[in-house]
Amino acid sequence: MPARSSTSASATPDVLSLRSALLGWYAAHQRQLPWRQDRDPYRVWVSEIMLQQTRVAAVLEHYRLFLEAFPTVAALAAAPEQHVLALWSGLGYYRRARMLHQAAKLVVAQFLGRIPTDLDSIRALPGVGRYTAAAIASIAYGLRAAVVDGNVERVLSRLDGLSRPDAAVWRRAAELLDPLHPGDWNQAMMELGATVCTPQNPQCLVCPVHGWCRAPGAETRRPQPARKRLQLTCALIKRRRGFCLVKRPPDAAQMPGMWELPEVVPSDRQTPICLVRHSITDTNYEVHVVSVPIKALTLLGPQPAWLCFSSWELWSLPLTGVTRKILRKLAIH
DNA sequence: CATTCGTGGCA
DNA sequence: TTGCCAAGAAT
Repeated sequence: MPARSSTSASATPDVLSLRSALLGWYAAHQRQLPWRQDRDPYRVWVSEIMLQQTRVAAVLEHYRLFLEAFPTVAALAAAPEQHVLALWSGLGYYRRARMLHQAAKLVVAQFLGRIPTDLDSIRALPGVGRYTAAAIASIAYGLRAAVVDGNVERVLSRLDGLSRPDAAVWRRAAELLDPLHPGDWNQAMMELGATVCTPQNPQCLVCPVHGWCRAPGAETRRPQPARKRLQLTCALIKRRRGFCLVKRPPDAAQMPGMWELPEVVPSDRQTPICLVRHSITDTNYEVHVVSVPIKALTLLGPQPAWLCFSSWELWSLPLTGVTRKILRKLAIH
């Protein structure tokens, strides 16, 4: 991939050399990631949805299994939602999976299974906002749309030595965008933010654009919401047919339709099995897992019908993250 | 426009 | 152990 930058008339020599420096660095140092194998719009799309607020390391395995199960838009559109959620299990932000599924059905129905090629139509897909639309358009189709994510915002604020309102950040990103390599430029900006221009301990000594930077390594901390702390007790109920799980109600605020261990009222008659710490958005949970004699079972609150699954069946369900963590810890496979 | 939605890894 | 996040979008 050439590290040339554009000779667009409006760009100053300074911007041209900045582009060249960053693109050259990206060509040499980019991570080899599965969604960079090609520019298949579907693969790019899935990766961008999975990467929303989620680290690369957490995405890799889910991405592999997801594309194995749903290699095309049509395959995804044809799948039952529970199957889609099962493959998303553990990634978090499950609404992303539902919207991706919904969007896939829409693409099949309205666009003959082809992901639209113009920015506005991409942006109109469920789950695709301003960032994701620009990412897909530039990476898959080479359209001149700049992205602004957390990385880009931090890189730009250090580069220019000032923080701007949102609208101005998008304008600045568009100004710097390399018109000849928009996809590589966008990914280079994000890659720099993710690996060099990090929030803490930025590696300014190896930064390819250090010479253009007004405020190298400037602090960019954001205020953090206070975490609540909650204890609860879940029951592992073993029966001949397997283990009992409950399905979260379809209208639940969090993780509707996903399966988990039933919550029970703590009591002395329960045998403690393990303790798991888990955080969900603004709450830190301490989950006590107990074994309960079936006769002494008292579920907490109105629990919908529960079902039993064999240990191998469990893992094809859309389990919540904490449930996966518990079952893994108890070596139930 | 402020809130809400998950999770795991690492300093 | 605890706190700090990470390639945002929808409402």
